[in-house]
Amino acid sequence: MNNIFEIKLKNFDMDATFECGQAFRWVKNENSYINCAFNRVIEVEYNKNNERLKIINSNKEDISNIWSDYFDLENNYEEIISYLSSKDPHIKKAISFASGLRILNQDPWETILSFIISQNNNILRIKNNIEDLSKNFSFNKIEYKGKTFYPIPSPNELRDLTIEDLKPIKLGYRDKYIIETSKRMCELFPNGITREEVSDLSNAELEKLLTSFSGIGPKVANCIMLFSFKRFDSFPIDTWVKKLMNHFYGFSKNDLKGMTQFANDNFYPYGGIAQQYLFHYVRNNQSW
DNA sequence: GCCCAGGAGAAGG
DNA sequence: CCTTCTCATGGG
Repeated sequence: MNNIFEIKLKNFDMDATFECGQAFRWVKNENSYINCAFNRVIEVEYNKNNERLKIINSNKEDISNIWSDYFDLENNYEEIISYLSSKDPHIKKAISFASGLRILNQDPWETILSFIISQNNNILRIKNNIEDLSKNFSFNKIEYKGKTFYPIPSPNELRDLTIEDLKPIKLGYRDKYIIETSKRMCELFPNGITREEVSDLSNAELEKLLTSFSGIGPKVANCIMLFSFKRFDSFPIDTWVKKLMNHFYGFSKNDLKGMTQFANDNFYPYGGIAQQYLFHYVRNNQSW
């Protein structure tokens, strides 16, 4: 088969990486995961013994142009883990709980859409909302192994919908955010928003741009920056992070400025990666 | 019935 | 600037 590619990758944990709440469309099979993103469908396996990531149903161009970047291969996680683990015993414990967790550099629009939906919501319902939205409003579909996959609908595919159109998806009050943000995204980025188009913006400037869209506040903006714009020092603060920052580091639960400052002082330039290890640890460990 | 979920926006101080 | 209230929906 010439559509299978293997990439050397040490210490990779598919379950942690695909189910930690950074991405919402990976579907687990017996020994693999399947995902629809960038208008493509790929299947992924990981062999612990020879430390190889196998990407199925792709091609050489996509591997170098999309997926190498998507799996964040340019970051050396051995060094990052070592650096962060030296900072304090809490982050060290969180990292050792799932050291094969990696940040995925996702499609910006998919990430924007996903995290607008994520507000005041739970991960299972977020997944269902995104899937229903794609099934109902994507212009395209992709067949793979006898199943149909629906790409994330683009801003152009969503901009002319009404709240009544979105009612069956049961997005709750978030439906109007999606319509308004789709409209404005078409105006500001008619060719789609990419990492390159905002590369000259500082973190503060990018956060200001993102929070100017309907339904995007500080937390969602930081998730978008971390999970699709390679701003690895972004530090999203949600209910779990508030709880963990209080429990581990003694911050009062409304001291968001203090938490952000702490992340910059202690984890820079990888505050977002530290956040994801901590987040995953407290969500999946009863006795933290 | 209550509370919570990867919060944001609006209103009021 | 800050704090508090409201916003759909579904699961525990």
